[in-house]
Amino acid sequence: MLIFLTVIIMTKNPIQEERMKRYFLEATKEILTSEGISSLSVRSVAKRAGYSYATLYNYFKGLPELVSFSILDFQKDCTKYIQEKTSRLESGNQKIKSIVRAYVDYFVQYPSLFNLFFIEGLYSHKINHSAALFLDSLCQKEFDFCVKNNLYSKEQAIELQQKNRYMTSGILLIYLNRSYPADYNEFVEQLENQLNSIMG
Amino acid sequence: MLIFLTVIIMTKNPIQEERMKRYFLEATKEILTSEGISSLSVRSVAKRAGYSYATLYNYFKGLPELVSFSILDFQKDCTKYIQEKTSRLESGNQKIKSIVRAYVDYFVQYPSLFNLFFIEGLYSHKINHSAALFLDSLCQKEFDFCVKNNLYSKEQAIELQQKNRYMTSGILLIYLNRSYPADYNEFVEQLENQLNSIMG
DNA sequence: TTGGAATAATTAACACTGTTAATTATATTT
DNA sequence: AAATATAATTAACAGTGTTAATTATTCCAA
Repeated sequence: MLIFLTVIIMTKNPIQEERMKRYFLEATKEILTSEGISSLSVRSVAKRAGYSYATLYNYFKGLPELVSFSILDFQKDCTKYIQEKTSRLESGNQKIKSIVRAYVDYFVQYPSLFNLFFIEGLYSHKINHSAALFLDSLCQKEFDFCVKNNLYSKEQAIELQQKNRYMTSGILLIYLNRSYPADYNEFVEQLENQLNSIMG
Repeated sequence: MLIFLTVIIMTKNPIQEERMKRYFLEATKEILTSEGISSLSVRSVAKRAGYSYATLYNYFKGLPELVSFSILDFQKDCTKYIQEKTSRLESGNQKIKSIVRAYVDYFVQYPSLFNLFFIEGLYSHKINHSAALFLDSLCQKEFDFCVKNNLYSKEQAIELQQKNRYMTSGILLIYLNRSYPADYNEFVEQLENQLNSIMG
């Protein structure tokens, strides 16, 4: 005989539940942007949220889920940041370059987020599978515009998107993790160099 | 008054010491290539080496140091692997492409090593700072050859090296960590595409 | 060969992690 | 106000890294 026991976490008040989740989520985001993931623990999050460590488990399955939701949130923040920086630019090649620049800026500003986004680590669920092509999604509209206006063909667009994707991931990976180039100005120079080479 | 106390680990027998270090190092490498870094702990390494966990501290400062030495060792293995695959090719553009292919092959074969090499994580000392430009060092001789034989200018060589470096890091990062492209053949196709676009 | 000193390896212990069960506190409803 | 449902906390366990105290081993001189 098999007995299936399903325990459903049922909070009677969904508004309060959302509030509580927010508290823990914001605490997580704060720790991730300031101290980094090495300082992240169930206990450190709960402490910053003002609750006991066990309380966290009433709202999240554990740290990985919390980190996953944080990433989704950071993606929204990043998207907003980029839009503020580029929304008034007119569509076309140059705007794509500006989007990439703003994208890079964001991770330079919050260095610890890059690994969070791209490394399949202990942390992070499988929810954020879209993160792989996060930059792609940010540029998609602009590429569509360029194709529609015959700036380049559909095949060329895909080609350019690939180049941008891999170049950007690579230069950020090496700059943020291996401190190369050592100088920020040199880093920007190389980025511009690569961007111009790809996008013209 | 300041008192400086320096405790030097002094083994009387340097041959035996080297042997012991090898045992722990090989155990570490085995775990890293098979189970991955999430299975790596002082206790798991020591157990596989056939010693108690505390014994490890007589030969290494801790896990980070052990991981750093492992990386240096893997770099040698990788270099050897690439040389075996490319040494008989004649110098020039096509050989550089083959070196990059072999380099990528190595990390596809040992996926868990990529993050180890490139992520400034909890693990790994600062010893392997050269890892940032590991691919560069593997290609350096060939680029020098190409410049010397006027295949392209010194500036062009640097440009090509940059493109290779960032493209390769990026495509590996996204394929190994985010499983994009999902299909291996598609991955190889994109790599060839990029390689041809850069190196001709 | 046999004590005693030097060296190496082990166990014990501590402060951290994540996670769950048992318990206490708080809200809600009758 | 009492009974019940819900939420938050403390206690406890197994797993980390790391160090100190203890045991085992090796080496050398008497």
